[in-house]
Amino acid sequence: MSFLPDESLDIPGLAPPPRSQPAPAATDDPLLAGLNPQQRAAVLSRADALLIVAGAGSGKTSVLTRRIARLLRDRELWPSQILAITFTNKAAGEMRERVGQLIGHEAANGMWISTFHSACVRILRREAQQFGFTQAFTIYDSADSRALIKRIVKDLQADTLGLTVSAAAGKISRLKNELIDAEGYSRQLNPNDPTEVMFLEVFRRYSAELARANAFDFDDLIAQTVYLFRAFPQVAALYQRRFRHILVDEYQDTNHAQYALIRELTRAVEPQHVPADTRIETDATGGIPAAALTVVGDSDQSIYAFRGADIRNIVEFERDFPGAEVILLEQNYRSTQTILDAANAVIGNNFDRIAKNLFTEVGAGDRIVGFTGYSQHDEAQFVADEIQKIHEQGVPYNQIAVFYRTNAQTRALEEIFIRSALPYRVLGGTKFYERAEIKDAMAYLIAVANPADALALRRILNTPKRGIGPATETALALHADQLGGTMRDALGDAAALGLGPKVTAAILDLSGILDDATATIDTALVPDVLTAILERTKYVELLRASRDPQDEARAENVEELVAVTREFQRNNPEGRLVDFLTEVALVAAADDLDDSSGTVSLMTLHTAKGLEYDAVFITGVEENLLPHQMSASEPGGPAEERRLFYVGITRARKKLHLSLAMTRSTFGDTQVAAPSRYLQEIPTELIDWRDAPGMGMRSTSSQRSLGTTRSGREQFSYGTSLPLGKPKTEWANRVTATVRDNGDLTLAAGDRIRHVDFGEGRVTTVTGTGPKSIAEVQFESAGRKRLLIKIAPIEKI
DNA sequence: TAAACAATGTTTTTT
DNA sequence: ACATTGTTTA
Repeated sequence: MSFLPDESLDIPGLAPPPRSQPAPAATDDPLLAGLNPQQRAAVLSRADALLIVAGAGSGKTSVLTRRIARLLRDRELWPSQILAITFTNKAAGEMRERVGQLIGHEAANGMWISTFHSACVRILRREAQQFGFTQAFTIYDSADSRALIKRIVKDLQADTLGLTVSAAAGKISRLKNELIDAEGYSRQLNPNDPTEVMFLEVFRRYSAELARANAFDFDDLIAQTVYLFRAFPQVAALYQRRFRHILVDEYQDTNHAQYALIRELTRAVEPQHVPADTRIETDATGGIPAAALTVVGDSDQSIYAFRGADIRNIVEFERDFPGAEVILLEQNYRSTQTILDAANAVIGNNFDRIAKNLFTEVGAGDRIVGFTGYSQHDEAQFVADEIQKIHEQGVPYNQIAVFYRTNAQTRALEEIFIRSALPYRVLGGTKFYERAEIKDAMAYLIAVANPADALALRRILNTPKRGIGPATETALALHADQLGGTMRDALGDAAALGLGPKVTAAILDLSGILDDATATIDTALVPDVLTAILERTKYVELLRASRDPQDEARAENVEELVAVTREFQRNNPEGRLVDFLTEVALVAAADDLDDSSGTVSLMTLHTAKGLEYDAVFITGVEENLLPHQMSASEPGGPAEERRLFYVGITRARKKLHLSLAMTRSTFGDTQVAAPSRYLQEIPTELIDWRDAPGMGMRSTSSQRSLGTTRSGREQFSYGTSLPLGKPKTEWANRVTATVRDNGDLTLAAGDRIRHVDFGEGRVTTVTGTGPKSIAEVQFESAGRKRLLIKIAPIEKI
């Protein structure tokens, strides 16, 4: 998909397409086959505003795609008149695919199905020149925003007033999500509070710098589109005329700016903005009526209040859109009744919600498996062992997922998974693009695409080292101000600065490299632009020549980026540099999920939204983690954490595992962890608690071990088993840190070994070859384990 | 300029 | 505990 404005907006099909044939009778319409009455109603409704309250697993994607398919097949609309907003790019791709499967891919061509951010980028790229930006604007991610704010805070010495970078960044983001700009803030602040006045100055400068750099931050993408529509009604009218049916998924997680955007798009077009030759049906006054709106959501799954999502958007939908129809989908087609009972029980503890009870016809299924480990590594080992067991029962790895509250929890899981030779991948934590060398290379591309971007230019000014220090940088910035131009202009005019000949030559060299590359971007392939820059700057070459051993890996990462651009070009033959930069800026954690990869998926509970797996593990179900400590002080925090747990539970189709650890180390020291309050909310008969090895002595009290006594103080205790009855196999809160290398140790079935944690055991089978050979070992007390021979802490005895 | 050392923050979730 | 960032020193 191209973001460049080469696609005509005033499409020929502005009039409804002629109806070819009457729609099949509802009874034998294949698009309605297999739907329950509520789902059917949701597909068929022609209300101007429709709210589908879709409980978890209630087949909402199916309903949405069939609804779209029916609109298109029966020629009620052209594809280009449909705008569908999804939560991730991956969901957008799936929805497009499924509509295509239903009515043919050609018939579905031209729909806009994308995330809020992608849709806004597409609009902004087309309309940027209307308000002082160019089509090549940069999208600043949170790190970029922070970098810019950091410089401003430093310049203004705002930190002396206790204004930190993260506080300022968070506040700016929140204000933008509320559609409040710096001027709006100036009207509401307390002028006697110096910190607020200082913050206003930071906010002002930040906004000015963004505009000057021809850049939008994440929040701007939405907020500035709203601003554009409000300031330029004739521009808004273009889109209001074009989109006749708007669908929004995950409506419970929209923030105010997104809500406002939908309101703007679903405004009726005033007669003066209707062209004389329009073929859309006009009303009595000559205007065009508002587009139809379908929203889908579930307030029980609202988990993004922290980034401004406003649950009122869905709760007050009927008030916002009078005459709206509401359809409730409660039948679940995903999970077993046991899993749903647990989910219903947990979410039932949130008051102030519309009662909703998920049910299914598939039967009770297996009990939920609970496990309490001694440490996070013990817990991780349970997860690994259990996954292995489930896998042997025929569940493929890619149908298994492990969820956690915080990204930091991946560490213990990864350590154990590697040892157990379990194929896994971690979703999110987009580390690749956060690496310094990748950011450098990306900064070159951004500077080439958007010459106004001073932030990108500053980053590469002296990378690789070319003798352009902070003093020269300041001089260049100053010179840009004097010229009334951009920093890039100042670069080309470096001779006028009267600097030393060496520095001047270095600046002009860089200027030439960037200018030459900029000249090619409208036609050149993305990998060619990147390799040309890397060649001329000798970036990779210098890394390879470096004495720092880590630089070799950095060079490889940059080569990997080249491979990424090739991959992009293969998927988007028409894509240009700007398209590549857009795609990189807007990838979501769940987007790089590859269903065909035969691996277990690890992700945060937030990332898990909208996904489903045969077997789900929710780890770290402890107080201060789930609910997270930070949420306690926030209004609505614990309730939102409960919804998060609910989202996690309802991802599971057949098997659900809940696990926790008795101790967990954070920040270096180890603390005793208490079971989450949410565990008590699940009826005990639904959970099959499995104790860690050595916990047998207190098995009678295993339910009590869940902790919290009714009455206060002594909130929780593991009895005496924790300090006293420590079994030999207990895991310390530290896994042997150093990466072991057993060299070419070879084992065969029948060999006896000793393992640091599991004790003695006998090898039953060996699979794989070389460094990847895996031994299956029957331990005397710890059970059966799979070990990666090369790195396992074992010795032959 | 680089290396050595100290200080600091990180762990809430993300487009 | 660990990694990144800033500061001092050679």
